[in-house]
Amino acid sequence: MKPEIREKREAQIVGVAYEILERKGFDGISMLAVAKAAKASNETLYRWYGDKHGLFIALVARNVAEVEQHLANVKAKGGLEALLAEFGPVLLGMLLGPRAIALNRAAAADGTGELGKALATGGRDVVRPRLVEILGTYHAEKTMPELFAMAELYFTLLIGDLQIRRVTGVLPLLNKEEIQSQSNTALENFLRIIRS
Amino acid sequence: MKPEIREKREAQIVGVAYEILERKGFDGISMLAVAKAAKASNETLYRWYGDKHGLFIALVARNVAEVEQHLANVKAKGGLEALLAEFGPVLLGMLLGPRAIALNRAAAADGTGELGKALATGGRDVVRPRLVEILGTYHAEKTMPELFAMAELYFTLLIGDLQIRRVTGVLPLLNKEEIQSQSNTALENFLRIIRS
DNA sequence: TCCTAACCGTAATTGAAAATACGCTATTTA
DNA sequence: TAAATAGCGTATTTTCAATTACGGTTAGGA
Repeated sequence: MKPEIREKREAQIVGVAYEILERKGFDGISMLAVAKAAKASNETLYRWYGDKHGLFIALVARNVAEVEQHLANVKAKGGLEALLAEFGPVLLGMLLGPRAIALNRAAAADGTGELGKALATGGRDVVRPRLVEILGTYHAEKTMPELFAMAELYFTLLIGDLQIRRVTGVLPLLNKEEIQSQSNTALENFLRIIRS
Repeated sequence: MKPEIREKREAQIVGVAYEILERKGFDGISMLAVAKAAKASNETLYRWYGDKHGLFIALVARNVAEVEQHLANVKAKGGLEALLAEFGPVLLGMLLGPRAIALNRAAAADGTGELGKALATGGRDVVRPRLVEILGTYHAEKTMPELFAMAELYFTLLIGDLQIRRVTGVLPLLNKEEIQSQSNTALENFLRIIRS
């Protein structure tokens, strides 16, 4: 199979896997179901990804790429406040969306912790440098560890325990207004702290 | 079986289940393993708890009782700050401990969301009133919704995304010093916000 | 005391999904 | 073009844990 075709095929398989994952949840998905829905064979899935674990690693990779792309679209327009006002809802929306939640559930079920690490590496560890960079632009007087701590504080205020509550099924999918509201509150409190 | 004996027997079974859960993790536990370790029979487990789900509900109930008891020991000594300084580490230590994390993993794997609701009802929903009460004592001028919001803010700052990171295996078990440090930071930021 | 129901220990059943195998077709490559 | 390899669709094997069944034993009430 030519590399470019293989590329598209993999993208399609991963896409189908996400569809099933969102529709049936983590316990409702099986390798066979993915294979059938993608009109691929079980054998191919195993040849390409090794095992179920490998398939999920591929899903994470795709998710990471998506997050990076969306955040890249957030351009520096006004000051720090305006920038974070854009940044927050985009990030929060993705972190609480069906895909990220499904992946977090998978990571919770993964005894090895590999999936969790992959998720973190692709999530927080990719976003934080971007955030530190933004903060650094407007707070040149701060040291690196201080910027780091500021970024952590922002994450805490923005995400809080919403993700764990989504993962455990306590919290339903938030709509745009709720995402916006949560982001605003987080930003308010964040600014209040760093300006005091 | 006499009620008091039955009571002790159930407590012992739940205790054994927790042991296995902490040692082997959520995917390593099975009804049969619990039965054998507790020197009980499979049949009895099913008669008493209905199914695996029911057993976990019982585990949650036990966990809740424990949390309540520990928090009840936190007495009002000094002002709000001193009180929260005691309250925080105790609560955080339990929420990030092996048992709570294992239960949250179970809830993540539970498609019905029942376990998650039970956890929330026994966790946050039990602790929040206590917290609102404490806050109300020192901020009599606040309305109920305001106290409510303050409690939520405190939760956010205290727990943040530590629980989801523990559940996904990104974060190891924290030691006393780390718990203490996190609680202190949360308290600092909390006071900074409500006093601004 | 005697009888019934609960309990123990273990075996058997069931069900589901991961992982593998295989015959067939298509595609690559020598 | 012809052999070899990859991929498809389906069937099969494996594995593992939930759940049920059962003979033997014990406790508790009539």
